[in-house]
Amino acid sequence: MSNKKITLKDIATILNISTAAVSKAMHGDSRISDKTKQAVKKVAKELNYQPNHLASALRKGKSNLVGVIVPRTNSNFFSSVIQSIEEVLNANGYQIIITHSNESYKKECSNIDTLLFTQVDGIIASMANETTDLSHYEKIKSKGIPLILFDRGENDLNVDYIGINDYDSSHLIIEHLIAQGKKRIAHIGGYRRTRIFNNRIRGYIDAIKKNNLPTDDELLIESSLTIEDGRDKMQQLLNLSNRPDAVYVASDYAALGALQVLQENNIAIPSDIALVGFGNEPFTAMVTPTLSTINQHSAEIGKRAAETFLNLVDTPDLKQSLNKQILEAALIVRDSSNLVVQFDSAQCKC
Amino acid sequence: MSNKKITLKDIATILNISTAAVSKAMHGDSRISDKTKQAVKKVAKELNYQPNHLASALRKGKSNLVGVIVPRTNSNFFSSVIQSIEEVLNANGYQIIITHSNESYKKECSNIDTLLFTQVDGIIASMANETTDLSHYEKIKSKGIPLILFDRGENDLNVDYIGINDYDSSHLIIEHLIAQGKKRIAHIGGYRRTRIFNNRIRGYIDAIKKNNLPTDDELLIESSLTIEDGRDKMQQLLNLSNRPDAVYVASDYAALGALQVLQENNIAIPSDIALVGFGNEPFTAMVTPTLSTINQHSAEIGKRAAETFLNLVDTPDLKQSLNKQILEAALIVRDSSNLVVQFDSAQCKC
DNA sequence: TATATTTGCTTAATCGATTAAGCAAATATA
DNA sequence: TATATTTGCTTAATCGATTAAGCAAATATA
Repeated sequence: MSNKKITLKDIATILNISTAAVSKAMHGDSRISDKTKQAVKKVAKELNYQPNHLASALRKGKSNLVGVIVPRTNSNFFSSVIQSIEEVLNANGYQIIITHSNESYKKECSNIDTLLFTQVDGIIASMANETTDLSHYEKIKSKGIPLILFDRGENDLNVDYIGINDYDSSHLIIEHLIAQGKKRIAHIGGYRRTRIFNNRIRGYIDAIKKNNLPTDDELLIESSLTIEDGRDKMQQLLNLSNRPDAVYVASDYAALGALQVLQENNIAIPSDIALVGFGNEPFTAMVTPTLSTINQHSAEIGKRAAETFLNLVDTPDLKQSLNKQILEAALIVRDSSNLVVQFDSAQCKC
Repeated sequence: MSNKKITLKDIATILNISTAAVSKAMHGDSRISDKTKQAVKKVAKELNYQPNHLASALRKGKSNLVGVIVPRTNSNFFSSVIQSIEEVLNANGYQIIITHSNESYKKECSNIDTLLFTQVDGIIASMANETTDLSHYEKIKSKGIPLILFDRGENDLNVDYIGINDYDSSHLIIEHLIAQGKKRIAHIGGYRRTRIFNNRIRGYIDAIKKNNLPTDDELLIESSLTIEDGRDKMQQLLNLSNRPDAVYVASDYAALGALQVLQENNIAIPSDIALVGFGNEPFTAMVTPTLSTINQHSAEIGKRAAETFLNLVDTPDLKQSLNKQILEAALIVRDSSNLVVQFDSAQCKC
């Protein structure tokens, strides 16, 4: 009984008017009398009517759904971006569908198929680590559906992009470490094929050269940037005959693994080896010692991604093009790289 | 040109057959000749045809979408449950739509509206901290849409539920702490109105009584269980004239806050005060000292929730009823509560 | 008073895919 | 050879909501 779904037709039958009139009354059409509007709304409420989204979306050719693809949901950066996207889009009548690729190329392809299948009006995505082939993204473009990339993007796709200045961020870190008196700085970076990690590597190399420090091949290592791989790569650096005195890791997760290895080997941080991560994940402020890192402005990135989408759907004549929005990131100096203030202020008894 | 969406009709026109035949050919209907099937599939591929999900879902009265509501996405427990749900459902032809309530009652209501609006075939949810009124969940039930709750559930709703044995988990913790020689054990618990937290509190009280330890009102504190509130409540315990010698916190996040306060006050863990959390969030193994906690079997919970849904849709005559599936949780003893082995094995040089 | 405009609806088509019903040709069976 | 069955499609209706087109009554304007 209450199980049966209520349709516009049910309301129309009760009021003895056409479904067209009911539909218009629900949408406040000016050509429907106030009397009818009120009657319709009253009955709709009584029957607990909820419009069938599938039917209206099919007819209107617009689903008011936006797909979001992130590599992982358990990173604070991505969940913060999502929250911010959702805020902006909800306020504009859109709902979001979240999918995650789990850093897998195959999963990313199936995510895109799912989202296209669900007839989303747009897709906001950050690419998986594994992704190099871009044909699945081209598919989105070819369907004329707005596509916006953030953080993990790709120049070749020629779509809107929002991210931070990775190249400059590397300079911030290297210059900070040099100011701490460090002279042999290693970099555990991401895969070069991913643009952001490539930029961080280029920034690292250029900053090292600019400051006339040695650019040593054994100091630059590519990594998948998981905790485990961070451990492995740190161990690899410790095995060098000429160890680094500072390590810049391109992800907080890998930096955490590196931190564990340093502690297990009783290496003083930051005096023997200083450590800097990337991303400002909440745990960086929780571990001992607290970890210096880069703040990526996740909320701002999400906000801009959503606004870019809204801009694209509202002006369909606007051609999709590579409109890069690059935010300046900020270095957060904590205990793992701070030689100037050696004591933890919270523990200071003075 | 390539922008226009391809429909069954386009394929039908090219092959000079009816759309009905095309539709059947795509679905492998036995009454369509192999010749036609192959021709249809060939053209569909050439045109890059993708079925319009809105149209088929509308016609079939089934969207093959399942809504998931979680309080937060940045907790490892929830993202692990989601991953597990997704695995099982994808294998059975369903896609999931993830929404998060951000622990807000209002947001949870709007999540449900969104999901019903999207015509999901079922909803798998874990309730927000704030939620006490259940009418929005009743709305799901009244529409005859399968509803499954996990972790944060509610007896009154009389729907399927998957969770762990919170009551017994408290016993595990208290008995472990007593075995460590602790005699004055405090509990920073969640809100009693949330069933799981109420069960943990009941378990705590009963285990204390069973072991003839003092049940002191000042040792039992309700909390929102955030990091910040964990800090506040730990400080409150430290301010007592008669401090506890162990603290059981109903969430890893709040336990982390408590840990910070203990360290800032130079209190030896676990000898002065032992600490146990709840949830086995990854960071519990990363902090110093590592945090004892309860493993909630997130993957198993997700798997069972998904299977319960599949069971419910496949047998529509099956009445929704409170079929509780309670898993036994496991205590993970780490440095924060382990007095027997005082040294960190990784640092041991013997 | 005669015409023009506005108001408040209805009718019918539509968005794409699916499916019950049915028909003609091909094949099988008696 | 006559009838029954199977094969391979087509026709037409349907899922609900929306919207262009249009019509009659009410109201405004000349």
